[in-house]
Amino acid sequence: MSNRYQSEVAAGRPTMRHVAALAGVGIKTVSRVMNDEPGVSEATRLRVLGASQQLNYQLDMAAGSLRRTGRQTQSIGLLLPSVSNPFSGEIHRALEDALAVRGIAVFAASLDDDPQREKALVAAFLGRRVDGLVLTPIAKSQAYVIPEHSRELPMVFIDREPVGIDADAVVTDNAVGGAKAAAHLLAHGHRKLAYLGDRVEIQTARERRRGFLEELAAAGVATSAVPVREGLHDEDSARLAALELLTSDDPPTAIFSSQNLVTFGVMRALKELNASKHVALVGFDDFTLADMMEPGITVIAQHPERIGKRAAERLLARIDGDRTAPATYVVPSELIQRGSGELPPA
Amino acid sequence: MSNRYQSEVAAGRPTMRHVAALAGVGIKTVSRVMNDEPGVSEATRLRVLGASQQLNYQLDMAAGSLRRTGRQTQSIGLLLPSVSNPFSGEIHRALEDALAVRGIAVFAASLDDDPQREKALVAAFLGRRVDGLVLTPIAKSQAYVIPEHSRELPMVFIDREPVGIDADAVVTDNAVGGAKAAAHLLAHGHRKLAYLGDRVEIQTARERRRGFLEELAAAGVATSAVPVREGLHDEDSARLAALELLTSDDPPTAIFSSQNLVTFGVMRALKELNASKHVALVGFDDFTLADMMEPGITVIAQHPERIGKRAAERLLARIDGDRTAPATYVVPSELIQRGSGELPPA
DNA sequence: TTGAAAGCGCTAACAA
DNA sequence: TTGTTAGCGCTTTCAA
Repeated sequence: MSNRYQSEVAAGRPTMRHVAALAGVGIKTVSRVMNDEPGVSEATRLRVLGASQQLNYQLDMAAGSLRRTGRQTQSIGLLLPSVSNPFSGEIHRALEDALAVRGIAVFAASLDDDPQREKALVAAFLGRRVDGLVLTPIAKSQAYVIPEHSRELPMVFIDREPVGIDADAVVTDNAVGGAKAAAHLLAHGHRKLAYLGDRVEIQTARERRRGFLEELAAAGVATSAVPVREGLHDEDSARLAALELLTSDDPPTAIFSSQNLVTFGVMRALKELNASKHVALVGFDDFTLADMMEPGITVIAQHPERIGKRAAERLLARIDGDRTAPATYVVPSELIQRGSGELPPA
Repeated sequence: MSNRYQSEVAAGRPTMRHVAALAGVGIKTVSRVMNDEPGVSEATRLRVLGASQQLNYQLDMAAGSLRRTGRQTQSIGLLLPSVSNPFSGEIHRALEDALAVRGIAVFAASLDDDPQREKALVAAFLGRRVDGLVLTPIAKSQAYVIPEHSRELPMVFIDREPVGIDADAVVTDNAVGGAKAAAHLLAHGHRKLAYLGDRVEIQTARERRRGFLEELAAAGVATSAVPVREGLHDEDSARLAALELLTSDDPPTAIFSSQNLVTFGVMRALKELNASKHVALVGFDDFTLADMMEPGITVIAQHPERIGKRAAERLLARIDGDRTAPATYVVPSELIQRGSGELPPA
């Protein structure tokens, strides 16, 4: 006997049939036990459990959901700019925590600013029959998922609002954050400000700039005279842009940088020019050790963990059948003063 | 006609049968086209493709792999300390890049130092019939996966070697890294050194300490006199331990910290005591902006992207049938000099 | 309380 | 080149 079971183990993965045979019951009884369904006597249940442990049996979720009404796979797809980006990591973590309690696993993938990848990865997730999708859109339009959306595949967009489709979204109040930065610098006496930002194609970058400039305009600053440097997508291009600005005839007394890497570039430029304590800086996005810099870096912080949590709530609600109209949820940004944003004009 | 197609779309997900009916072919022909199998005339192929696009058909991978020989799901499970940890993020990203070219998707999950979670998450992945597993072990023993390992489920352990099972592993040369830190500080004239480290239960922390102390002993330093503070798992406990050490009667002139958060804590303590430029510091693990500190922080850098890449190579080799004996692959650490580690003794 | 039969969407094997 | 049948591992339905 024991030989036979061993050979079954070695032979490959045991199925319900093997467990049923060993326990001396029908396959449906095994199914009932494995799924904690009622209607099985305790004695039978124990026999089945024993057999299943002996064979090291594991229920095949995919095979089960094939026939099961609802056909849920208990997995969702998550599309991020990059899983190695700390901001994305926080969102991922918050989502995972909220979904884990329901036994939902997360497929995560990186977009790398490639619109083609966005479509390919969505297709890959759909082929795996995920129960829902959480995505950071980067393609010009998300109309390509309309068929799935009309089939009621739960879908939540994060960070940026989707274009060409009416779906749930969870975003930061980017324009408000930009305005907060402007108001803060104005309050500290600055009138010569500059904006350094990411590529204009990026919705969030545009919003941050808009908020910043509108606030300046409202305060009576001639925005046409405000230097705006865009298309900065890495530390070094930001550093060079900042150097050029700061060594010009009429340098700004305060800088607003629209994103993490841009902020780092500006910090490097300021350090090189020995101006860290003379030119004010407010950066969008918080980062580790920001308070350990000299001076500490004042930022408009986003709350990725709240974005992730909110997205998970929306997704679960949709999965549970919520059919109310799609909405955009805004997670407020927060000004964190650390020194660099409170420097007075030279 | 067009009404009928629309209603099919709205009714739910189309299957191969729907596509076959619309294209006027057999279901197996649709299968051939969707899987790019040969033996279909160009005309038929186009008809099928047309029908599939019209219905917005998507192949169901799970259903397919149920019958397909080999039964691969084209997905793997990745278990990390936390997906929000930047070090884990780098590993994740490298793995993803290597697996994406093969169309393999990644389930990622966070362990949070909970051995129970490790087992539960592995079970969740197995129930989804992943083609392989990449895991950072934290439970005392990984013997619980022996049944799967003997069923030849590809498995690669990263960061830490598994206990109780002979399987592939990819790790950093932790002891060598610790020794490098010691040698570097010794070379700069230090004789009064201290070690601040993570919890002793963590294998990597123990190895780093071992390498550090052995190198000191080899150089003739009495290691019994070297302060060793362990069990530091967050920034603040590390900060307090460093403060206590630095304000003692006989403070060290150099500190080796075994991990990122510990390094941050030490940096804070040094800053508070205004000793950043007087006490040498070498930290294990590189981090963003390390070069922007004052002074820059000298580190023993790990190469998460190389660990991830290596792990992916091993996993793919196993998936492709490699049955050679399991081995441990070592990714060398690297000393990066930035100033804090080159400070002379006071 | 239990189980036999049908079938989920697909691929393997084989036949036409 | 194309299609038919069986069956992957499971759940549903329905009968015992």
